[in-house]
Amino acid sequence: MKRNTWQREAVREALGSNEGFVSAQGLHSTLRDGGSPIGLATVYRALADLAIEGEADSLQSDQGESLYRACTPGQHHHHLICRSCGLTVEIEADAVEAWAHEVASANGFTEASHVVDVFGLCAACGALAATAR
Amino acid sequence: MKRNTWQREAVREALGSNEGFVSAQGLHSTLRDGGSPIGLATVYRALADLAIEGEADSLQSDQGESLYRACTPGQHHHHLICRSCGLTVEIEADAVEAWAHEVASANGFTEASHVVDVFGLCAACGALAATAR
DNA sequence: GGCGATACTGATAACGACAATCAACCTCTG
DNA sequence: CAGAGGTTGATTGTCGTTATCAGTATCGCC
Repeated sequence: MKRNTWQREAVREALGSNEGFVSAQGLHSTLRDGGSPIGLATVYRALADLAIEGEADSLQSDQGESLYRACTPGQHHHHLICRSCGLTVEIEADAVEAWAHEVASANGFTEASHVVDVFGLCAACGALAATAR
Repeated sequence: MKRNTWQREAVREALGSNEGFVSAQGLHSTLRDGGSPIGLATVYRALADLAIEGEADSLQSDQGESLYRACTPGQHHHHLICRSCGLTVEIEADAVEAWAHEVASANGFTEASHVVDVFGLCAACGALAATAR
């Protein structure tokens, strides 16, 4: 049986009110700062559950940290992520989907999945970097 | 100054004689089993160096482990990786390169880089899975 | 509303991958 | 061949994540 607890709800809400990807530990301190006496282990569990249920996307930062973000459920999509501020735009890539399957089967591969994410500097951060230079 | 040591060479060779991606720790035990008294820290350093110099590609496994593989230097490419046996095929994707930059600039992003990897079952592993089923 | 079963929570310990340390060592140059 | 300094490696430290387990909260049922 699956139960609804305020902790799980708090994690879902904290995720939804965030623009970009967040680390589990970051989300935990955010919640703590917001007054919730939620435990770190619970945040990890809730995030893992949300990711499995398709309510959150996860990716690994270049330091190997797991980052999470709320996403529109039941829809396959990729991300355009600002390297500086973490701002994330969901992008669709039907052409890339097709290409991936094509390349896979051309090499005899089946059951193809893929990892496609684009990193860059968003307009704001790009301007900031230009002035700082 | 950069020096040539048999340790660094051993790591390079062990990488080259491998079909798929290997973990640092896995490579270390392989070398140890082969008789080299090489240290774990050295393997990590050598792999990091090779990755920076472009002689090796690295990616993160879904458990957050860093995996390495020898690659043709000075050439941007992506990978088609067998989920079961680790067999890896280097693939080129000019279309995807173009698409990535296009999507990025369409959203005001600059300095776009991207992560594109395709996972699947290679012909051999696919056949194996079919007979086992 | 009360009750019992049981899924959930959370402080902490354990774990695994990786980075830092530092004395001993080896490689290159002159 | 000798000196300088980059390199090594056993060990320790760090950090993110997971397992543990007793206590707690939630839900179905009466």
